Amino acid sequence: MRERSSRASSFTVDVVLVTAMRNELAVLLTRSAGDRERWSLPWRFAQSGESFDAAAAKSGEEALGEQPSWIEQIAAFGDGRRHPSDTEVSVAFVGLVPHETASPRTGYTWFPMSDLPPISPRQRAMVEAATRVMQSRLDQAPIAFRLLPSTFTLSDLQQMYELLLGKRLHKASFRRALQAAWLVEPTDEWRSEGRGRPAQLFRYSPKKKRRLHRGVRFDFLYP
Amino acid sequence: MRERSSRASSFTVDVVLVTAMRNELAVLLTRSAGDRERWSLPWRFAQSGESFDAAAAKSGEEALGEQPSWIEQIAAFGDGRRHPSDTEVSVAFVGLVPHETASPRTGYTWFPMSDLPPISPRQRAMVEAATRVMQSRLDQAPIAFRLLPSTFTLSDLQQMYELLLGKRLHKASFRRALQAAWLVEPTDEWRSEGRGRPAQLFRYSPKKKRRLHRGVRFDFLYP
DNA sequence: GAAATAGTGTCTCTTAGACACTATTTC
DNA sequence: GAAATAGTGTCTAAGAGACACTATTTC
Repeated sequence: MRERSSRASSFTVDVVLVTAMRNELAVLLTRSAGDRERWSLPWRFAQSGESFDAAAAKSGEEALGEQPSWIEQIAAFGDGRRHPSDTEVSVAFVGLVPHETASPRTGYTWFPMSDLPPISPRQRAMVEAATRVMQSRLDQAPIAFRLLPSTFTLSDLQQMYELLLGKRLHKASFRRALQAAWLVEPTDEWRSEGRGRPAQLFRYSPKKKRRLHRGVRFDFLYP
Repeated sequence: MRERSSRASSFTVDVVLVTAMRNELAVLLTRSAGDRERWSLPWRFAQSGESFDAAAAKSGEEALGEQPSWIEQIAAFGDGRRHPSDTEVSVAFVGLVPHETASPRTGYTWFPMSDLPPISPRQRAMVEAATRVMQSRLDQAPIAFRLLPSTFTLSDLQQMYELLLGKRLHKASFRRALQAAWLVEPTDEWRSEGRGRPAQLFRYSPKKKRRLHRGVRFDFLYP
C-alpha cells in the first residue's frame, strides 16, 4: 500500500477565479510567492490524500473568504511552460464568483481579463483555457447564473450572457427562450436603478425536465 | 533550473481509445502490466520533457500502429481511486479511431463500451468521462467524422450521430442541416450494400466560414 | 413634458420534423 | 413484381429576430 500521508507533491493545483466587473470579466491574481514583483494565479502544492477539487476550493476560499459558486477542472498543464512553482505539472480549475460577494482578501486583486499583468506562461495558458471552457459550457451549465448574485433582473442576466458570448442578444427572444426553459422564478422584489422603470428581481430555480429535442448542430469549422 | 532529462515521473498518461463497431462504441483495452488477469487502458509513465499529448499519441500508436484521428485531454484524475500504476495522478486522453483502420496490435482488444471487463476504478472513471466529453463536443468538433473512414455515406454519418446522441434523427432534416453547414462534399464513388439502392460516398471537407448566429440555448437542468 | 429603462404583442422568415413520394438496387 | 435502402419535395408548426408598442420610473 502506498503512503497516503499529507506531504508536498511535485505538482500544483491552480485556480482561475473569475467574476464580472462593470461589463467585463476579471481574474483574481496575487503577488507571486517566488518573485514579489510578478503576479500569479492562486495555487498550492497538491497534498496526497486531498482531491484536486478540494485543493482548488480551498485556494478559492483562502483568496475570497468563501467558496466559489461553481468550480470545474480545466485540464492538466504539463508542457514545458514556466510556472512559479517550478513543478512540471499543474492541474487548473476555473471558479466562478458573483461580483457582489467577491471581496478579495489582502494581497489579492481583480484584474480585467483584457488587461492582465505579466504572469507565467503556464498560468497565461490556464486563463485562456478557462475562458474557452466557460464559453463552451455556457449552454450546458448555469455559468451566467453563477456569476450573478442570488437575485437579479432579467436585464442583468441578458447582459451577462452578452458578455460571455461577446455579442448582443435580442431582448424579446432572450426572454422567450428563458421562459421556455423554466430556469428562473420571479421574486416579489423590484429594483430601481435610478432612472427608468424598476425591474423585477428573479432567482435561479430550474424547474422542469427539459424536453430537449433539438436537432443536430454542426457548429464547427476546423478539421 | 529544474532537471529536464527523460526520467520516469510519479504520474501516468492514459488514453481511452474509442471506435464504433457494429452500431456501438468500443474501447481498446490490454492486459494489465501488474496483474495479467485484469484489463487496463493503455497508459505510460509521463517522461519529463515530453508533452502529455505526445505521450498519449505515442500510446495510441503503440496500440494501433497509427495515431488516432483525433485526440483531446479529458482531465487529470487524482482522487484516491486505484490505478494499475499505483501512482496518485493520471492524465487521461480520449482518442478516436475509424473502425476500418483500427486493427489493434497483439495484446490489445476492443470491448463494447456497454460491456467492459473489470478495470481499475480510476480508469473506469476515465471511460465514463470520455463518453461525456465526446457527447459534449459533438456539435463543436467533428467527432462523428473522426470515427468514420475518409469516405462514407450520409446514412453512415447519420447512424454515427444517432449512436453518439443515443437517439434517432430525421433523415431529411439531418441532410438539410448538413448541407447548410458545408461540411461534406460528394465523391464520384458509390457503394452498394447488398440490397437497396447504392449510396453516394462523401468526404469530410469543411468549406465555409459558418455564419453561426444562433440564439442563446439553455440546455441545462441541474444547479 | 422628455429621457431612460422594463416588459410585451405581433409579424415574418427560417427551420425542424412529418409525410409522402421517387429512384435504384437485390431477390 | 416485392422488399429494401437512398434521396427529395412539400406542408406545418415552432422559434428567432425585427419592430413597435405600452408601462413605469427620474429629471
